[in-house]
Amino acid sequence: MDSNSNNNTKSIKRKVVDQLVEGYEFATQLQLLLSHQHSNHLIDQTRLVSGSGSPDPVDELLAKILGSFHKTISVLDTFDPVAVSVPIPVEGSWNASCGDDSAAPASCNGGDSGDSKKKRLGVGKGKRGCYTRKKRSHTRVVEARSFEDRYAWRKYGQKEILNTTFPRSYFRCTHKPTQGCKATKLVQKLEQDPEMFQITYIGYHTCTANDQTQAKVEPIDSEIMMDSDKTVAETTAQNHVNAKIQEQDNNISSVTVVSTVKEEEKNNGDLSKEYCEGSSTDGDLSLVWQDIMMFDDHQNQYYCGEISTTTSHHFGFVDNDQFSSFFDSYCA
DNA sequence: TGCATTTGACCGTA
DNA sequence: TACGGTCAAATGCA
Repeated sequence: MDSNSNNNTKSIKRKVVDQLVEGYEFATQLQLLLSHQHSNHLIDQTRLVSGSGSPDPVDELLAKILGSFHKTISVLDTFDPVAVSVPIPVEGSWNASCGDDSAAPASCNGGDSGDSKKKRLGVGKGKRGCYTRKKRSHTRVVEARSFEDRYAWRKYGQKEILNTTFPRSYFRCTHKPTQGCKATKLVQKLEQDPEMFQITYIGYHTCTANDQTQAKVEPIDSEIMMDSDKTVAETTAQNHVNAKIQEQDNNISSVTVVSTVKEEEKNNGDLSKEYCEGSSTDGDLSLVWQDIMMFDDHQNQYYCGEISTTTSHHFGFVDNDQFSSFFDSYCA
């Protein structure tokens, strides 16, 4: 009985954390987007009023939102570190450790990393290909005159594709071995215009990229986390925003966002199963999330209450203990 | 010598 | 079963 309840509690906490992290990510993206727009609109004013140093109220607000998410996640971590098995994202990056490509090939080779020099044949079976193919999640397709961008990519394959003139090249983030960054991209010349490349970005950068400082503010890589709660239109619209931003960076002539909601729904379905060992449903999660908003570190209190999808909020306050009880009450 | 690229084999998915 | 994605040994290059 108690163990079931505990499992259920952990399951819900975990889901809440996921939602918090996601919210954090969305807020980050909003910040990036706004800063991008503001930099265009305000650049002249900034030049004129250089040295004024007054913070942008939008940035200020976003900073508060992000801070709240971060604190909330951190506090939850102290409640149940197991539940917060996902890393708290750095600004502009979020590692989708939730599910789809968690089966890292590195672990497959973990045992033989010492004697990596093996003959190709004979040893191959059971070793090579010991990986889980990534789902085509978080993909966006762009066309550009150059497939280079601000990131460091390492080519790991090239393949002739059926009914295409040019081979497809496969790139992964250079930081994959060191930081486990899972961003990859596929590059293929366009049939109709060989000077153009069709670039398919898969996933997003999770590398902190100390040596590529722009990574943290790269909008395209703070990729939208699509989930089953989102409509295709929402997801597509968000991807358009990101893709458009990259368009400016990369001389991209056109943007085609490929929606992979189907894949995501499948993934999330699995994830939901994995996370939801108890009887909680997505509806429960939604309810929990709607009731947990932010943590005020000045008052050491959570802002709790209802939030609608419109703009009306009804907040109450609880302290840490109440918050913990609040969780438990959902699992009773 | 170390890192990046090439290339054929292997495996998962449709 | 075909195709596409990934692995990893071989090779190239600075």
